[in-house]
Amino acid sequence: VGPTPRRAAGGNAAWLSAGEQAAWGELRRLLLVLPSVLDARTSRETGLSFFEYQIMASLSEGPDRALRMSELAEATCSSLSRLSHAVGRLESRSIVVRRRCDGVGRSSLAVLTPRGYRKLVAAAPFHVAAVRALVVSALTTEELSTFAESARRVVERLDAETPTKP
Amino acid sequence: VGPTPRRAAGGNAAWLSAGEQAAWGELRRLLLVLPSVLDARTSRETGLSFFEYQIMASLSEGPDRALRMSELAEATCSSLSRLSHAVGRLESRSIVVRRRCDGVGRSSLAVLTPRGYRKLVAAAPFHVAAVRALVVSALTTEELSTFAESARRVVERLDAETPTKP
DNA sequence: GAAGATTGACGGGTCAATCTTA
DNA sequence: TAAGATTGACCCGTCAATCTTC
Repeated sequence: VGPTPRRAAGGNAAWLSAGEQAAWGELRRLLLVLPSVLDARTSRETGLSFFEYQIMASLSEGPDRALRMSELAEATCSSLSRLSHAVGRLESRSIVVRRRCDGVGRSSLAVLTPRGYRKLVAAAPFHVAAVRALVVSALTTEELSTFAESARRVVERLDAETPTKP
Repeated sequence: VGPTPRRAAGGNAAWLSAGEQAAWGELRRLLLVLPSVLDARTSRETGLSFFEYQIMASLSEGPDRALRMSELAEATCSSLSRLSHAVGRLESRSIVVRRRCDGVGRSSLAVLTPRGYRKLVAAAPFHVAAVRALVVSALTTEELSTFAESARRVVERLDAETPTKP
């Protein structure tokens, strides 16, 4: 990483320009605050965490309201391990059931139950309202779209910098 | 929240326009992926989580490399509880010490030790490099500044929507 | 009693190890 | 052996209760 420079500490402008540092500060605040506020609000209102809601919403879009665990992990941007724990909890609440995947024996299929679907329908307005109130309504349509495009570019970079197989 | 509409589930475009939904999808991915990648990378490289780094960097900028816990919570966007746990762990590693605050008896002061400062200096290049590689370098200067401005607006909205005292 | 801070229990995510099927 | 998935241990953040000082 090269020689250790003087005055490295403090988060000062050692290797980030003032503008870059300010920008990162704003983004850092967003990363820190938004997920927790969103999650606290929706959990309180609906009894479903934001992540659980994503799982259920993804399942509801799959054929027969079902997806393979690995597909679900992809859809929710989560690790298989995290997902497996979460689905286990949802299963104990009778919101989801797991079955062996027909034809592809080593896969397993997560299925949204009727009860789960009803819960999802009931929770949806709250989740959508939270996203609208906390994010969408803060920006104009054009700003939102530009913002999303930048987010996409950063995620793209993340994927490139995180080689699953180097 | 009004009547429960038909076709509420599935994350479809029920109450978010297609554009809004797409934008939220991108932002959601960013919120889900960036913190964990950033944290995993810096923890592995330096033995300090991103949050611990923020604590130490904030302290290094305070007078005598010290801040009151409530000031530090503000600087790191964290709850006092989370901070207290984290500082406790840093204290057990001799990176920080806590003292009663002179003059303001009920406050306590977190102080970065010389050892902590050396660790911070050693870790800084890695943290800055991660931010640069994963975020800053993905966008042009202008895009980054626009992005940050939008992030700031959303956080502003968050603060407004999260009344500490209604 | 309120502000600043701490504590402990609980819920949930990560990592590494493991199991199973191809 | 590799892919898909699960499990358990450990770490950390949240929430509510508590303690201390004003």
